[in-house]
Amino acid sequence: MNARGQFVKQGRKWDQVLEGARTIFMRDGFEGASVDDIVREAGVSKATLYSYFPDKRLLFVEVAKHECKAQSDAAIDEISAEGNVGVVLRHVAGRMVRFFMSPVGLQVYRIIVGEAQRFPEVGRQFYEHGPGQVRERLKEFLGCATAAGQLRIDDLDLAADQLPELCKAGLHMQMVLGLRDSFTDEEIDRVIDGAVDMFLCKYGVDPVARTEPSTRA
Amino acid sequence: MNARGQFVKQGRKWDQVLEGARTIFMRDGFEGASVDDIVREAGVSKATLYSYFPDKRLLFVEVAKHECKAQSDAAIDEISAEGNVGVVLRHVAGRMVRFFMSPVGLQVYRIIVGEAQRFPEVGRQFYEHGPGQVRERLKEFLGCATAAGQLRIDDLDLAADQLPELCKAGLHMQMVLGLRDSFTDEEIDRVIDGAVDMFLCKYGVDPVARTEPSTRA
DNA sequence: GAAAAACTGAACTGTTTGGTTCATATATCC
DNA sequence: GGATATATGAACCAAACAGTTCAGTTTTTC
Repeated sequence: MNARGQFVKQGRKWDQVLEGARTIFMRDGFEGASVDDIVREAGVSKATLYSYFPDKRLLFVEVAKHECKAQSDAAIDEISAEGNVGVVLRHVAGRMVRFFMSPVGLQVYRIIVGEAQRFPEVGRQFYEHGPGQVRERLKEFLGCATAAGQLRIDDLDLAADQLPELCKAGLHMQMVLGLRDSFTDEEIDRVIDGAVDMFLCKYGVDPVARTEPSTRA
Repeated sequence: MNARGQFVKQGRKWDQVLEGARTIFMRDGFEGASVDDIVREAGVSKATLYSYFPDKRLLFVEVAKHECKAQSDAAIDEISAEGNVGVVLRHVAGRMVRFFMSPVGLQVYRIIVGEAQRFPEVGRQFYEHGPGQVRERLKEFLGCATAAGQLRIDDLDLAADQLPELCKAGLHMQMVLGLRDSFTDEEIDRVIDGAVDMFLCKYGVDPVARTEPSTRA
């Protein structure tokens, strides 16, 4: 019997390695993280690590994939909630903003962007397991809402790209560049409200009151 | 007399060094670029390079600053053009999209994002000489247009953050991650039109026709 | 045309790093 | 309890790289 169930055919220290790698990569970036640091953190020998992962890059891909999947699953659940379109959109926007600004979200983004050129499959895997998933689900949701007459969207692909982008407005870049390391709730809500407001202004069926600050969650 | 005028007090090879560094950094990234490659490309001795720049990082900062300034100056000029607000906005949006997607724009972004954490001043300098400049000018423009009754914007800061973000919609991330290396003019125009359209829908004074694809340049 | 400033080239240092190897040890399974 | 898979750790390797140094050469300056 095993604590976390089922068959653990891979070596016993697999999880340790992954967890250690996650910690060090998140702290030091890809180039900055040395394999020796990782094995020390993981409490594992170098030989063990290399018996699992033929090289450092593969190890990182595994960590990133794992991290993305966890986050995008959470976001996707959010989209599945029923209720007023505006309310769902606001929840989704809130989740996106919060993820874009979380330490893990920022750090994964930083590393991936930095390494995507040298290792194209890293970028692809990240996209497919993360933003791409959320995008598909969002597009589907927007399609349903349009079909139900709650939204009026002609280009679903474009709309599904615009919302996440609006959720970054200012905040994301400033954090990625290290200009700010946190924002007040007011600043964050302002961006979320602004994003949903603008989105509904363009795609909503009713003429949204333009001065009203939109409903809060 | 000197070909490119005035006093060239700094060593004669300053420009060569900067140009060589630009080439190699753009090709290989920051960590990927070796100082030996740079001096070879620049046709300069290592001793010369180190007599100008005490270390690699400083050299890169100089290159990035230079590159940003050139681009943001161009964008700022664009904003100063007179005429219909919608037309100016479309020009600005077009310039932004084109820059976000240019090889230099992408590569500078990649490197800065990757290194901003380890070297905070790199991020700051990049922002202040690039996006920050454009943002200020854009905000000013939006303020004027609002004062002139051509737009109706209550939060200029937010609006000035939203437009550039809308201009990225989908395209930027896919290129940064290396998922696509080019887009058709149709795809690009779609994003530009979508951005300006949405922006005006929210902030325009007249109820913009929602089905019309907006005017082309 | 001589003094001063700028540049060269090549060798060298010191360190870091990813990755390998292997004899030994520990856990797991039947 | 013996066989098999898994893990250890410590030494080791080869390569790369930022940065230094300096005796000698070229360019500029006046």
